Amino acid sequence: MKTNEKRTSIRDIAEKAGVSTSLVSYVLNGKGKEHRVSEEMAEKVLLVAKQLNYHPNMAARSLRTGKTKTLGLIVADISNPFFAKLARRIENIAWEKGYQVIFGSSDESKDKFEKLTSVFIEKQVDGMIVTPPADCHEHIMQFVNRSIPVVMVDRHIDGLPVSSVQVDNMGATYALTSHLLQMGHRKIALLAYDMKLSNIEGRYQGYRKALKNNGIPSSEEIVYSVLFKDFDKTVSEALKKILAQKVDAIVFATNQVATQSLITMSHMKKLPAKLSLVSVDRPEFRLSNIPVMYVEQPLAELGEKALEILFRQIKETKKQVVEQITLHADWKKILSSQDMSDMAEHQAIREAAGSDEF
Amino acid sequence: MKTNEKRTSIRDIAEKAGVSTSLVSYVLNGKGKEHRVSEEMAEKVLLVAKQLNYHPNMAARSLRTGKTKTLGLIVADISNPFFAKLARRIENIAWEKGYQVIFGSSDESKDKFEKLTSVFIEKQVDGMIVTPPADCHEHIMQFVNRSIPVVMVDRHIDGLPVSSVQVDNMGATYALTSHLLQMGHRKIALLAYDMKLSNIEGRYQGYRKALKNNGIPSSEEIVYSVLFKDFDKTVSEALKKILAQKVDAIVFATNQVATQSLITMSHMKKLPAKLSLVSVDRPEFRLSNIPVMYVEQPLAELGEKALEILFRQIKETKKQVVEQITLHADWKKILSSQDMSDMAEHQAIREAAGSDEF
DNA sequence: GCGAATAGCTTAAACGTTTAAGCAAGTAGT
DNA sequence: ACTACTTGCTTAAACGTTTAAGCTATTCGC
Repeated sequence: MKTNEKRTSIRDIAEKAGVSTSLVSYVLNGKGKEHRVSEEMAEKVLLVAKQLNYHPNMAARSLRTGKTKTLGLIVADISNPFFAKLARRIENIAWEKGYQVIFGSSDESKDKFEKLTSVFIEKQVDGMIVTPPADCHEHIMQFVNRSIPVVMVDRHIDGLPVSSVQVDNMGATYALTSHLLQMGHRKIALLAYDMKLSNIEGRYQGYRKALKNNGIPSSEEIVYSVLFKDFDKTVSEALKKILAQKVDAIVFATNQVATQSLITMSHMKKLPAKLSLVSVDRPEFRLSNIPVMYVEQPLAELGEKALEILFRQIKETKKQVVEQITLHADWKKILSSQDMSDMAEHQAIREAAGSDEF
Repeated sequence: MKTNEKRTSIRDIAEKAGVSTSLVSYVLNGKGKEHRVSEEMAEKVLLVAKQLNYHPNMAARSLRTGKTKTLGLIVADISNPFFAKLARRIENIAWEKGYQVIFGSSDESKDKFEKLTSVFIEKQVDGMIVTPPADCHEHIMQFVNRSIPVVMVDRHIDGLPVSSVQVDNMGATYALTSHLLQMGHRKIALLAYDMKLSNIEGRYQGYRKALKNNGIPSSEEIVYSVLFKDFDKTVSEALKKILAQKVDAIVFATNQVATQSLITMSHMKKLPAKLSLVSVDRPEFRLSNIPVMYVEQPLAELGEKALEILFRQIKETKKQVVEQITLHADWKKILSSQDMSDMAEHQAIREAAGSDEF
């Protein structure tokens, strides 16, 4: 194995085997039979290809076929564990189907999102999975206009001819809030995220619906929403305002909001004696003496369903059916941050673990 | 903005502007002046390009130029926060330089690694950053043979003409172990990871050196190493064997090992009254009443340095200087899992936080 | 044993770029 | 007024594939 100067091409194989390049191409693509290439020739070609350690040039192939076997994935932030896991699931499934994935983090910015769309379009991705930031209609339409299949995941944007997969967000916060009400709490705050995002909006609605159904008047003074910009700071400020109002409980709309809130609390000297916390998705941080209850989004299914739809759209180049799917998870399964067995494989579902003793 | 059937190419622009494709190409690549294209023509071309919403076809460009503006990154597991953060840092820097990154997780398997190398070679990446699993000499050489620049990060493999960036692993565990000794501990166990990996090997050496320097005989009975396969289970088993030997303290060689150990402990009814835990990198999980002390690898610098070298190699197509860089971090900065302020921005370095009161 | 079918290959165009080389004017130098 | 640049463009080849179409023997049907 010596240092080659030039990459070996299909032409090199053709010459060495004494055949035409098309013959080689047919064989290498497994279309030998189909194009009546003799058994012996096929073997010879394959042998030579192996000898020369041939690897196809995808750029050339893509140029010719118009397909890249590459998928684009735009998430808000790949270093957020929620998206990291989603990405990993998607990467794995795609891999099995012979596709690679290019990632990009939008940081919830429509400008960054736009730049990402440009890059992905230029890279000729065969399909896109996106968690769209607010106000990015037009950029998503860039894909649609070029008939690049897109599936929105986690959130969706109305009025676009684009498929989407999301969870029943309203159900999640409805279950969590109801649970708090059942525990006897009455003054329940909501600490949300960008309300422009469909999933957050849904979680807000679930929270309100639960209150309404139980005859509790909802007060806008204990509902806060924060943005991606200055996230840590604004979460901390909102939290402090909420705590100042002596609430019984807080509903965190996302694990990121919950995490940052817990970190903030860990710096405080005093915390309300009785305060219940619930969150959508497990916070990454936990306080030693305040348990956080949470429901978990079916992350794997989210990715699987999205890819299923995407691959279907990639196949069917003709009529594109827009599918809007809402996964209905069992939000009754409320987990607790103090119950540590859920970390292993998320199987254990105990209600309130008291296993603080060692 | 209507639904176009065909992607607009440089030829479309040329026709609409009434010029040749080469003229368009020159202008679009900013080589207008250089090739004495008139000001007015340049403007006209740019206008038409904008009107037609032109995006270059990277496949064609790559085929022609042999460059893809794409970097490959192979890590052990992208859903491991350590690698996720590394990836994000790398993605960001690459992005600023106009490069995209394709990720792949090897799961520490040389077979998966091999498949990934194939894919990346076929995708014609301009450069690679890899955290090599054990025994993958030959596959890394695939890149070298094709003169694709590679930089190994986090770990390195001896005897290869390949640059690498790593931290002073020996120093990390030396500092941690010394700290434990200073606290009066004598029976200190090591729970390591695959010893074939250079970084883990280094951490083992640091542990031994610290013991030796303090005149403590090192016993192989309290040194365990686990592999990626059946990770959770083997860590738990090793941990139990260690605890059965009544050790004073445990050194965890990686955050993953530490995390899994803590999870295991959280299921135990009884734990030794006095047990000190130290780890390289912060564990993702924390027990409420046992603090874990840890040092942190300079993650950002690791990525930055690796990319710096990689880009240098991409530039210099001629003589390739092999650089083996070891980052010497300040391992004296020992953090504690109970000190929560480190989560915010990793600035605070307090020794032993007692802020358990609320 | 003659036309038709078939088996087994090759030819050549095309995908969208980049880029070296060339060409026809106009301008400058002497 | 002739040569020599300069300006502003164009021509055409090349990158490595894929794939429709074509070509030549051989075999088949009868």
